[in-house]
Amino acid sequence: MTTNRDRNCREFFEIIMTLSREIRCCSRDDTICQGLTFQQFIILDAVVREGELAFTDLHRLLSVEKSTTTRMVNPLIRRGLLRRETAMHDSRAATLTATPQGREVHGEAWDCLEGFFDGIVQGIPPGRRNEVLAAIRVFTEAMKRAAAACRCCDESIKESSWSRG
Amino acid sequence: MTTNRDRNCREFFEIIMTLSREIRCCSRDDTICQGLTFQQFIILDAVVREGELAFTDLHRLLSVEKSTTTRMVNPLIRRGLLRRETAMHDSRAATLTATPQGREVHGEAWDCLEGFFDGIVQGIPPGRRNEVLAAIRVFTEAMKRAAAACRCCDESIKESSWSRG
DNA sequence: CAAATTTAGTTGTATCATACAACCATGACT
DNA sequence: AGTCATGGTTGTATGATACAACTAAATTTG
Repeated sequence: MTTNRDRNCREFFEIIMTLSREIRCCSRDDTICQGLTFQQFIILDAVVREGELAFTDLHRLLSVEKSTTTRMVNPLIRRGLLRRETAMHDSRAATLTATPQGREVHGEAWDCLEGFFDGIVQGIPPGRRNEVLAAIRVFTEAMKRAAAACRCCDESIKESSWSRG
Repeated sequence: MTTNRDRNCREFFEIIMTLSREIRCCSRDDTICQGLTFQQFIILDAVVREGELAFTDLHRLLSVEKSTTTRMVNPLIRRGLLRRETAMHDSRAATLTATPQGREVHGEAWDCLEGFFDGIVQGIPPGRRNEVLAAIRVFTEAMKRAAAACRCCDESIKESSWSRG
């Protein structure tokens, strides 16, 4: 007998499975547009939008370790798209601003990304687009909140069913 | 002036950004339940459900290279959860079946995963759960179809805007 | 049917993402 | 001033994954 809960779980399982598969292309070193990886675009976009962005904010935005942030930002600086400056109130901290070239590349990458997103939008029946968009927003929020619970039963495993048998 | 299209794009961009961030925990080597990684659970689950699964089917299911499949399956065989046999009609090909222990671990991992999925479900207002589920199904399908287009403008980049100026 | 080609899977090796630890400055607290 | 905390960098280890080279078996073709 499959309960309602079972069915729901399987649905979510399959959704997450699909998403994690399809989204892989966005977390990889493949360049998406303008020679930028998806992650690099995220950084460039955040800086361009904010005007000036504290380095620390990137840790949170990307949820990665600070050393990883350093290494993700470096290529953008080397390519002359971002400039790093010392924060005025704390000489340890760094802030990032976009160079004119950075803003230009950002704009072009954005145009090109629209093609990609359009590809997704086209796959959604026109009448349902707003509904779908709204629903996904709810879902990603739920996902975000639940992500902390991702380890789920790691801890209990050692003393319980793991070693028995 | 931001057009409707712009706004839609930004929404999708942020959704994908969030998803790729939050879903990272499912593509990593962290064990989720019963000492299984998410990917390992996907494999075990597929085999348990199918009864017997051709090795080749895994390439498609996981969309990874065959060498990667080999390496993903190995730990499960070593742990005695899966058994590999030679396919009867083609002695090159392999098929996988679950051992009794594999089925047991699968069941326990599933129970435990339900906790994880419940965490997500809890974050969705009760009245909207079906709607959200349906919408995401539409979205993941669209995503799946668009994923082929993921490279978006890689090719054109070399001759066009990339090198100009 | 023998030779050439294709296919299934494994193993070697390279690359990239990422974490963690050790470290260096600087700032903050007492 | 002395201790501790914080922001960032660099070194290094691990894991995911691809690609290429290989083996063995199957399929096609002359």
